Amino acid sequence: MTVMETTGTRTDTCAGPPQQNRRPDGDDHYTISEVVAFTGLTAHTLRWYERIGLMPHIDRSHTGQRRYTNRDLDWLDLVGKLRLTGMPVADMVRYAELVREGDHTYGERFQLLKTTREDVLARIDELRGTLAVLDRKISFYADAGQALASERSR
Amino acid sequence: MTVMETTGTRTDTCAGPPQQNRRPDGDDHYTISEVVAFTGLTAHTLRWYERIGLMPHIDRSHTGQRRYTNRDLDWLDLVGKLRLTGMPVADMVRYAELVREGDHTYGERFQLLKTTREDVLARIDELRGTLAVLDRKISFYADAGQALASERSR
DNA sequence: TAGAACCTTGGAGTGCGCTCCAAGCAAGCG
DNA sequence: CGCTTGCTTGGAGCGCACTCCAAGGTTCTA
Repeated sequence: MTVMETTGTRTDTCAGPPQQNRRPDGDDHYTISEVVAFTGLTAHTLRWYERIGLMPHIDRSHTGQRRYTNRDLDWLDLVGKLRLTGMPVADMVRYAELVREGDHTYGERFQLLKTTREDVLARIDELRGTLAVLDRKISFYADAGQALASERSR
Repeated sequence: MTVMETTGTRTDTCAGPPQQNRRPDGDDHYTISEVVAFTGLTAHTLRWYERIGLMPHIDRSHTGQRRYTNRDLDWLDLVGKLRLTGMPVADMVRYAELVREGDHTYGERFQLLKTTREDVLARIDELRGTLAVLDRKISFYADAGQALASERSR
């Protein structure tokens, strides 16, 4: 007799490979602690994400407890990925707003994703530069270690 | 009549390509604002780095103003790279301490560098995963854009 | 039906990496 | 000489992304 509704407008669906341990759609009502187990986020963080508008409105049980759906988990997966890129939470909130505003924001969302993609490519490049520096330093230290070893063995 | 000393023990040198706009060694005494121009850091940040032990002791002019050397700039370059990896400042301070402690810390520095290298590889991998997600979403939005466009042209 | 485990809220607190402030000294210029 | 510009210090403040608290209601297991 409780929660059976789905949110309706599927306006940001392109899920990718299905996640492990999920219940089938229509039977997908997870408590906050289940979502904690899935995502590795804390319950505090999940509630905070909702407060700042980073999550859509989450279904509630008849007593007001949160019941997350598979769609919510998909969204959290995306948020997790974007977080890894260093995207500020405020930007993710902006993206969430665009999704809520409906289909006429497709263009803006598209731009935002493309910009983010460029940022990610740039970060990968930076990291490669850093890797080169580390490798130079590491081989320097390896050589120095060799020198000390042969020093010691003399 | 002022600052002409060099720090002595070259215990972490493996400079890589020489930087632009630098003065030759022995004539390398940069004011803090010159270093700001080189590094893009603020003077506040440079002084803060020194306070927390992330920098070696910086030479001073006869009136107590900081005079950075080429070696200091090299160190700041490394710090900048490490910062890009997301390494916490505290860990960089630890590395700086090891450098100050002398040659018997070679081994520990070597380990720290190798661990960092692994972290960087892992981060690059994460970013590649995110890139894949973004690309999927982007092509989804591109298709949706196409659909909307043909909708409009009908 | 008792008790443990879990959930709710608004608001306050934390840790990190800066970032800025006030008050004062020093150097160069007209 | 006064003025501007640049540097010094210790300590306070800030923005971000959580993280936690207190006080109370709910759900599950024995």
